Amino acid sequence: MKKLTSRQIEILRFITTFIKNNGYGPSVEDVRLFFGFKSPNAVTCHIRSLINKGYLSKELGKARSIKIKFSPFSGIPILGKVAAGKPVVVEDFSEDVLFSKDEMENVFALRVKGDSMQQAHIYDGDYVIVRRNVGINNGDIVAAVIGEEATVKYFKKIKDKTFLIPANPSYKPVEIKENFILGKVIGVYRKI
Amino acid sequence: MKKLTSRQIEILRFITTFIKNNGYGPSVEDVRLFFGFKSPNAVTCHIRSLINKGYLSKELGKARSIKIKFSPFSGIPILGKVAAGKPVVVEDFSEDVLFSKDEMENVFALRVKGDSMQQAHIYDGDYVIVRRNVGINNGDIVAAVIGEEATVKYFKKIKDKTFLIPANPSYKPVEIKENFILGKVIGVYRKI
DNA sequence: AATTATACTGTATATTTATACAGTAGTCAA
DNA sequence: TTGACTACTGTATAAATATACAGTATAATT
Repeated sequence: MKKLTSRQIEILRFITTFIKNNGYGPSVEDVRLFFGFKSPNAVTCHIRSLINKGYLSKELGKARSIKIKFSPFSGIPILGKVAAGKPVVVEDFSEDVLFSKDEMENVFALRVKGDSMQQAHIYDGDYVIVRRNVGINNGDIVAAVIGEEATVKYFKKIKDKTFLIPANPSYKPVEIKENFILGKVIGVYRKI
Repeated sequence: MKKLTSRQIEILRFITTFIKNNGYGPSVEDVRLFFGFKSPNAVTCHIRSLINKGYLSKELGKARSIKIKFSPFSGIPILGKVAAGKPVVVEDFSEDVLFSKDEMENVFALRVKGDSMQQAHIYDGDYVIVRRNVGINNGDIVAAVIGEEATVKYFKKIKDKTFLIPANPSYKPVEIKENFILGKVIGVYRKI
């Protein structure tokens, strides 16, 4: 990822938060007004730079068609450390985020039933976050279809046979066809 | 929430997936072309209905300024049951979703350190999803600032004193001032 | 039976919006 | 010291876009 100038960071931050606050993107004019530019071309050039560096994309001629490709400001901010007292504010550029657009591409959720994975800290009622079309290695946790139900198990391939292995030792491994695997489990979410 | 007609559901579904796929909203013309309407007014009327029923909002005169207020199609789809074999498709209207816009309002994440909540299945390295400005009751899990660090504990109020109680019995309850509470923990996420 | 809402066609138009082109001035690396 | 990149001003304009107004026909509600 190419480095941004401080001005470009400001522009990207504005666009990201504008979308977060309004649900749709800013027009060139919106950006111009915010920064006090006297020419719309100032905005156009900045957007072009951000596109060239891979942070944005845009459909030529279409209004408010900026799409965020990568932004350190989108997603749920992860507030690692907090200074004593309130309020908590997102700090700056390098801040990490959860559920960024990128991360959530080709992703769906499944509700977990049963206790076959509780040794892996996946419990009944949890949601597993599954990504499609991604490489799977031995030891990965996968979601797969067995019969009519979707289940979550460890993946293990021995020679040309594929097995699903529960974390709970009271259940037995199952052999399955590889094309019944829905995807790789990339996360677990539990509502409280 | 007012009921939608089947046509309105189709329109809402199109708008929602358009935003998901493109990162920005459709223009009236985009919707018109997709449905094959011969007049843009057909779209305008449908959008007006969806606004009146509380599913959308829009800035008058602004291009692509549709904002989704409530949509059963946004967020990460939860695929509960799966028919035998692939592929898995999101079914229909009543489908549930995770991380909808609504749900993620005023939300941030904190990385969990230590084992003080492992009895509540919150482990070292997990992310707690915290909502600000929401009512907190006894027994809720909250995120709070103690000294220079953020922690996650059970909330308990006895008379006019507020305590934070760890799930792990080897740690002791702490009394704190209520304004050091950052918010209510509404979920736990673990990357795998 | 009357009223309201749905679901459009058809036309017209104001304005929002993006973008091109021509410059200026400063910085920064080769 | 030349070229590339940044960071803008200033002007002009084609095109994208939303929306208003006038209708028609059907279904649902009261």
